[in-house]
Amino acid sequence: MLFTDLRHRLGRLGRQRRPTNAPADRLILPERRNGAAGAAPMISGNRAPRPSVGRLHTRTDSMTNLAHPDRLAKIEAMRAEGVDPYPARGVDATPIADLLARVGTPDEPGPAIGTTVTIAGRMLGLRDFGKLIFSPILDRTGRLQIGIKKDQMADWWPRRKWLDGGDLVGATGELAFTQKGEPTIWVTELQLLSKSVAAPPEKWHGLTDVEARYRRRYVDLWASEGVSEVFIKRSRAMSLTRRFLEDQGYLEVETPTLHPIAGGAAARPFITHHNALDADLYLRIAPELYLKRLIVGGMERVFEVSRNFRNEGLSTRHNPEFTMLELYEAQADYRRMMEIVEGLFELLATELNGTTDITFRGGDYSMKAPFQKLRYTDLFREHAGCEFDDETAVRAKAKELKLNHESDDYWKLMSDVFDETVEPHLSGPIFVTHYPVQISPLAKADPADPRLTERFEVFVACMELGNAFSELNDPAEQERRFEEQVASKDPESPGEVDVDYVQALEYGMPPTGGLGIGMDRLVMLLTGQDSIRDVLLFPAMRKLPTDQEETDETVAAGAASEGGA
RNA sequence: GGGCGCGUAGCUCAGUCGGUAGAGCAACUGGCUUUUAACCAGUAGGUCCUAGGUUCGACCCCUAGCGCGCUCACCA
Repeated sequence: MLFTDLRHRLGRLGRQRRPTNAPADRLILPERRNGAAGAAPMISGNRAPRPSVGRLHTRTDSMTNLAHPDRLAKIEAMRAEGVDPYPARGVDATPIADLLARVGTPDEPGPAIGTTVTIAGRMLGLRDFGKLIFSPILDRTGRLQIGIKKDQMADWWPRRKWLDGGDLVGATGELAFTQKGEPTIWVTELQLLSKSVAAPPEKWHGLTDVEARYRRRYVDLWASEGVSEVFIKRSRAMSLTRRFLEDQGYLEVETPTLHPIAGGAAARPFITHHNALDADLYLRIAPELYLKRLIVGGMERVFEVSRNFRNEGLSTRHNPEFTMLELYEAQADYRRMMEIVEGLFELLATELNGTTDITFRGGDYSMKAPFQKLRYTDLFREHAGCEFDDETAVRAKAKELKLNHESDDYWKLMSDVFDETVEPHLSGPIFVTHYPVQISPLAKADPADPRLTERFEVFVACMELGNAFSELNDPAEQERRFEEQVASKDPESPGEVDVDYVQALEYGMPPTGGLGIGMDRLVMLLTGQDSIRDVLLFPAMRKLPTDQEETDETVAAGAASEGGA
């Protein structure tokens, strides 16, 4: 019975091939690998089953098979001499960038040269000259070399073999230039802050295996060039965005992530269950309907940086969870939202890159306002070759484009034709305005043409970055459109009318402009990253099966095939 | 989900006609006091993704599966 329920649930969740999310009351075997890899080599010829090695592609790495035996042995040696490889306290260190800003050049030394300083960070490698060791140290701000000389560190010298590339250290000494002009701290005191027992990636190539980079971002961040810079820029973009809006009187708010009705966008939701309420809940696909309730509540200018969840495919532009900025402003309309987009894009490009010119996927784009504006209907006519509401012609075009006709919903088909014919031309930045009302259920109709809405989407590099409109605030009209959606039986439509939202509108929502921006994609543009995964610290990845799960699945697969279907 | 590609030492990669594996870096040992992918000499390290099959013999050929990337579909 339970199994049937589970299958039912999974079916609704979409294309899941196996119940990886099944309640896992299976055993976890923590001691399984202990002592395996670090132990003496296997007796040759021994046919006993061997524990699996730490192979990223098929196994979850446990500590003991990632840890290097030599490094573990060093830890034992240290402890035997009373040295703690994982001391409780760090050191009071100066950010490396601060020092580098004050070193000057060998010909004109800066004020930091000749002073005694302390840095802390990761030793990226060791260059051992016998009686002299160089090692670059990396902290969050930059990289600076330390030099350790035998005659200067005589007492410590016998312990130098305890150090390995990847170790975290604190180093104190005088800052000076070497003969080759490299700023260097000549160490007088070196403290191990944490022993790295896992061997770091190859020093020249770094981590290039894309899967490994995503799964072990904590390595990628210091082992791969430019990675941490991307995420620093991302953080600054979020911070600048908040300040940009707050300076205009906006209030940042937080609305629910667990929704009783998945509304505010057309997307397949994730479903979860609240035990005490005994109710299914949806992970939010958009914060829109809650934010507009706050406009009804009189907050007038609100924004939320919201994590949204959509149970759909993954690609270089799609991750199951993504970050969207949504904002709503009373007394504003879609034109005001254009100003915000232009102002924000220009600000971020300038602040992060020092220029409004950006290069992305081999193309050059200017974030200088104002952006181009073209009407949806005109673009449709130009690229699809017919009027958007000429059903016969549009259906013929769809057939010509070999678009699937699974849905008999004309407006969905028309939208597909637009995507197919127009989007490839939207190098942008460009505002596409006045979308048809049938594909804009939350937007206010254009007073000049009720077939259209006061809505735009903003595109750069043929990629949709934002969506905005003058918000529909007529409760009767909103209810009618909701009912249309529900009646459509589209799997991406909400299953029921959000009555509470309609009631909110019944109290009266002022004329309001609303805007949503896909922040991950915006950061892609601003940092020149081709894939959304490169701007997400931890992009969605398939769970690596443990040995136990693999066994379970084999058994389950066998049972399933025996049971027939 | 479809198509294409990939999976070999900790990392980056070679691998001849099918004859049970190599290099560089990392590690270890020795040498070296201004290097910066340090260098020189030596040592050790492999379920060649998994499971079947063909074969006297499979990293190599076949089948199925797993994982990842790209791409298409869906979407933002």
